Amino acid sequence: MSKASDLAYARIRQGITAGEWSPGTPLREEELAALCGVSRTPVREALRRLEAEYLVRRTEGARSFVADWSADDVAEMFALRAILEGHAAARAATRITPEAIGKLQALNAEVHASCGTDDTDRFLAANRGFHAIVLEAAASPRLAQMLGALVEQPVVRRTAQRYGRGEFVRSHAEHAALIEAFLARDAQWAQSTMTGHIRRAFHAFVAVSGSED
Amino acid sequence: MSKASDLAYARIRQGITAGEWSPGTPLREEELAALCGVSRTPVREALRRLEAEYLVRRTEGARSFVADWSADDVAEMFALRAILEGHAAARAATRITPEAIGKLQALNAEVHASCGTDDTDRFLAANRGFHAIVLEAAASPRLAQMLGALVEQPVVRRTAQRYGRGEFVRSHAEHAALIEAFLARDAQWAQSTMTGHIRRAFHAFVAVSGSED
DNA sequence: CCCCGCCATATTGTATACAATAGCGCATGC
DNA sequence: GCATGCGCTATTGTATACAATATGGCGGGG
Repeated sequence: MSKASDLAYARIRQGITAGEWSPGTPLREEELAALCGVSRTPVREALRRLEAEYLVRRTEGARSFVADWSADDVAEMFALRAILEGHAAARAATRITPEAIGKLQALNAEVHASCGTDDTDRFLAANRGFHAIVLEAAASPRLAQMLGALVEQPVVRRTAQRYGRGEFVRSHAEHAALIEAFLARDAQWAQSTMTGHIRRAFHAFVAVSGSED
Repeated sequence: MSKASDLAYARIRQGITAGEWSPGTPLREEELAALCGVSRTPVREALRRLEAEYLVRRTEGARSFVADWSADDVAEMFALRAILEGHAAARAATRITPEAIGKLQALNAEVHASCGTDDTDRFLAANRGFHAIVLEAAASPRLAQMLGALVEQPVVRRTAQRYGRGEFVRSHAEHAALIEAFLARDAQWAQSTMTGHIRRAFHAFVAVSGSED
């Protein structure tokens, strides 16, 4: 999209995902416009986009706030991710190219490297890249759009800071299994592995988020 | 949303879904604004919403057109519907109230009534209502939003005009089975039935759309 | 004859002014 | 003291003017 609109989108999104503004914070158009150095028009467009990604919530009276995810919201999100990413893995299994598998191996090596550190951002970046490659190999634009709106939620990022290295190791092993399934071109195996991966991540999240707030 | 924006959305959506403008038709903001009797601002918002529903397609240059669905697009849409509606049915099975089941029975009676006619619109309206109740019973707002953007595509509506009464009868029987599964509170049965229902509908669509255009 | 680049213009993007409306506090009456 | 209704104010919705940009045709060159 166009310059000002994209700028406002990126800036507001960053403010939300980086935790600059906590959930429930009101987002006034004029204030955001001043912050981004643009007029209200592109800010309004950005807010609509962010609302579609569940990062912004609007009241009946059309006021905007930083979205506040309940435990139920998170559970729903993981349930949908488990289904959709599982489907993506199944599709990818019969479509993925050797080059893409190479990228997966490289990204999973990066995940492995992060196992020796406590660098959560590094792990998350490699993990995100891995899932993005799988999604791309699934070759289903609407599926990609749906999942795009689901992942990368601030709640997940916040609690990820509490993951231990054990989480990194588990993810690495599951990713490796997925790569095996891809090499075998086994859709069912790939799907099961991915769905299990997401479900386990959900329970890791629950275990770690218990004492949040 | 607000008045002018909603009006523009409803009017443009109608123009697309009713087939007033065929796929590929350019949608100029000023022209639509004049047609709806509002300014370009609410028209722009309406176009963004319709784009999210895959009813409008935008070029790199940001011009808008009535979306043109390829056979692959339709196949992808049905694949996603089969998964997501199957999931919705599974969730609904353990959550649905007796009142909602009553509504399903009433709507399926309406489907049955349409079996004796060639009134496709009547069948489609009852069918749409039936699926909406299931989705509501699934109690998953994000799932509802995803499916909302997927169903009610003009291509489907167009080819539905060619469905024979056999299609109506099949749908009625499958809906009846789904109600049975709900009464038994059997999530797996409900999911299988719904997924099968959508997949069969897909093949009915393919069979009927072969000679289109 | 075809291809490429430039320019006119159609179309969208942004800013700003104004209108409508929702939220909120205060005063008033019970 | 509390509820309720009114009016002010903050905030969003809409219209319009202007800026930026893509598009398509036309002319020149290969």
